Amino acid sequence: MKTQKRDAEASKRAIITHAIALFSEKGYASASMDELAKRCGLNKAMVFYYFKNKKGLYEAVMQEVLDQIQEAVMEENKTHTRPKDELAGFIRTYAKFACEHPYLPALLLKELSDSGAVVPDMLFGSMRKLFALFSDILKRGEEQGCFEDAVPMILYFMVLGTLNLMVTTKPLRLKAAQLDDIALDTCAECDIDEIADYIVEKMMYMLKEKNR
Amino acid sequence: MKTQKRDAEASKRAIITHAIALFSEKGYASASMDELAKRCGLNKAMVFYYFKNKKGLYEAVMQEVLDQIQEAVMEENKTHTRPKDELAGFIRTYAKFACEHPYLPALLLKELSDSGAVVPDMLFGSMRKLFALFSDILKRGEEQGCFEDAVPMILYFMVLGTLNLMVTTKPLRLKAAQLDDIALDTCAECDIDEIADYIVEKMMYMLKEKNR
Amino acid sequence: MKTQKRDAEASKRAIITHAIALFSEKGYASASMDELAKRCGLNKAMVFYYFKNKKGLYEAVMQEVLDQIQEAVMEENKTHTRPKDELAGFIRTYAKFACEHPYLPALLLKELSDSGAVVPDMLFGSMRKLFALFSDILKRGEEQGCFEDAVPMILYFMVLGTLNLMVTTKPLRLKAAQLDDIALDTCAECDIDEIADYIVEKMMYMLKEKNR
Amino acid sequence: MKTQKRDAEASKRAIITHAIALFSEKGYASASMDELAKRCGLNKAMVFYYFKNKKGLYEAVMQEVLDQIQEAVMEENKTHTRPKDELAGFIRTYAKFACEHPYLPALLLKELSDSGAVVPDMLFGSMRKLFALFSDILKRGEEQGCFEDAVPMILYFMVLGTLNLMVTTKPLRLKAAQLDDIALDTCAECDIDEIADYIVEKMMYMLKEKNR
DNA sequence: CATGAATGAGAGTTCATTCAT
DNA sequence: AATGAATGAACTCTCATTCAT
Repeated sequence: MKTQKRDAEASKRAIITHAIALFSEKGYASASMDELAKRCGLNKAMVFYYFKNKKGLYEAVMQEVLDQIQEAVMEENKTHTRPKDELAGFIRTYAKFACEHPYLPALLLKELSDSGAVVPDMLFGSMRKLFALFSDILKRGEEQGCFEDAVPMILYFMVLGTLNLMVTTKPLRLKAAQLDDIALDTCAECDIDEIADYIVEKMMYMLKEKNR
Repeated sequence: MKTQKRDAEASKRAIITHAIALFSEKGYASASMDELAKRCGLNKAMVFYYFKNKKGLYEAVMQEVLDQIQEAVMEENKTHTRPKDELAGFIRTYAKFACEHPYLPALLLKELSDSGAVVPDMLFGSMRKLFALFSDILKRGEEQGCFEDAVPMILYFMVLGTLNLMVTTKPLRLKAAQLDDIALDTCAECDIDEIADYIVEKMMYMLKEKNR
Repeated sequence: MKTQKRDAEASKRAIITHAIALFSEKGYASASMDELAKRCGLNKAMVFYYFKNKKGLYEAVMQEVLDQIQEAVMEENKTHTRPKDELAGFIRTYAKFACEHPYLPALLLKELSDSGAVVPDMLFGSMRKLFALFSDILKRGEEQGCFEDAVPMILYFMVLGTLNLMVTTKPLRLKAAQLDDIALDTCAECDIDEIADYIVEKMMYMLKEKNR
Repeated sequence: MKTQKRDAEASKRAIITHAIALFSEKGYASASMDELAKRCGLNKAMVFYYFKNKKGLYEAVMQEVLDQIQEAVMEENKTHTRPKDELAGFIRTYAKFACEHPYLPALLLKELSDSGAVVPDMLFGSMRKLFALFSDILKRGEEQGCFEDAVPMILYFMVLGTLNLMVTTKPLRLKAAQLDDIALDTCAECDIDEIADYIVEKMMYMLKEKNR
């Protein structure tokens, strides 16, 4: 006899998957382990069997999420060689991923707005790699003369900040578009690829001011 | 001379003031009214005496905070006439305010990352004015030929996103600077004015691509 | 200068009047002094100025209510001389009063169902007189041979119980009449005089079994 | 052998049992879930584990209580065939049950005096059956010529009103007997069977006025 | 006589977490 | 591996009551 209902790995995955959704919907504090268990169709105690506690689960969730985005970006990065293409790819890949997995921006903004109150150490480790890549692209770009005066940290947050906010505020902007007069364009209908393209274009201008 | 106790206005202000700090530290869900009362040196029931309930207090807090930033920006805006100066002023004023009142970025990012889960209606009203100004500056700039191809919504979030993240992640970045190797520059020591200047400069390049 | 706004007596009366309504609507425990003050248009502290505390107010309310019904019944009783007329008058007067002042049955049933948990001593004093009259009518009736085998306590509760329940359950019975099939007649439309007449008639049969 | 702790059924029963007592002592609003848990020897949270909330518990309590009295009356009713016996049996059974389970009158009077403020819907369903039986007995009695001019709703409340008040006021009447002069007989020592017999006798006279 | 501010105790309810099976 | 029962601490909110003016 193998397993009773589901094997351990499946249960663990179910928990992580639903936890990602729950945490990004409700935020850390408002996410209830009771509801999580219900969504998973598992007993509440199982959550504590597989993960030390709520914080432990949240860490696993963040790990998972950061790993996913990293892998997506890293993988895509391999297909380019020129820094300009790499930067464009970075932005477009992040945008696409964020749009398809909208929990990412929600979790990330919440976590960053607390300076990593819940999982500080992990943010270093996991976000570092992504930032390191971004930083490296810019540095190489500068060395090759295609970028100028790049401050990676600021530009990194410029990309992440813009994209994350555009994704998380989408429902808000849609609602605003309906209620509001037409005077203000909230980009309610823009799709994420257009937005990414716009950012890419602007970033290029930004970084090539002299050599035009 | 007024007394210190039994002063309604003083009590109400104390509650708002400490609530701003508490909510931005802990987020809405994790902020406890018990602790708030303790910080204020008031009885817990007073919070509910002056504000209908936790949500009502939070709304008052957001209102206050958004009013403050708006007024600061609007006021400063009057001192300029040319769109380019206005845009630079907007960015620098926001940056300065956010740095001096670091609760603003924290509250704003949290609220926006939930699409205004707690106070949706207010975000429209209060944030709209700021965005309307930003949008107007860009539009006039385009009319006068000093800006080109501006999409206000995206650029607005670019400014807010970058600045808010730079402010809220400051402690995180400082910590990273100490622990990490020196390979990655996290701008740990940059002060906000430099950051604002950098953003202003880059935005200008961004918006004047053709006419150089 | 006489008074500031209303004189003391008027305020006190307003409190009692609204308290009667409030207590009979919500019951003792659920009646809030805050709401009472609001209904009176007075400051909450005034309630405690005029009445020692909530219990004291409730006692005053019960006193008032019992005094009213007593006076109504006693007064009417004077117009009769024969025990049969007196009994009929008692029932009809109580019924009429209860119907016009529906707080009476509500308050009385609640208080009696607790064995006078809130105001035990007063119930003695105030209810005693009414019961004494009822008892006396029956005794004289027996002496004069028009009643037989009367147990005043039981008959007293029979009259009060029936009438009080018919008055307090009126809304319930109306609702039942609408929802229910027609099989069960809940007397939803009976008016209180018919009910009183019916009870009078039946009581008469009850008490004259032998001499027919 | 089952354990005593970790026995769901036992815990649930304990809660219901003590809740019946508590609600009938204090009424709905004044019954505290803290005290209930203490009386049960359980953690307060268990109450909410087994019952949705206070109201849900109260509904369960009323359901239980109404089911009990119904079953007792219905069961006894099967042993009779003639309407007169059925009516007598109804009254005596109700009386006996009310005396042995004195929470019933307390709960019932409180609930009825609010017109079912707390559990309106249930009162229909559950009380309806009892009233339907009572009503049916009278109707059949009239068809068979042993009762005349019966208005079931009024007579039903006459029976319930009298018995419930006699039961709930017992402590009050005992106290009155001690304090008061002897002039007024409060039936302090009457036992419930005598009272029931008296009511039965009187009801019979009431309903057979013509055919004597 | 009247008010608004203040308080402490307690209410119902939720929740992360652990225990026993 | 999995469950339901149990817990204690915390939470938001209400209320009767009192104080200072």
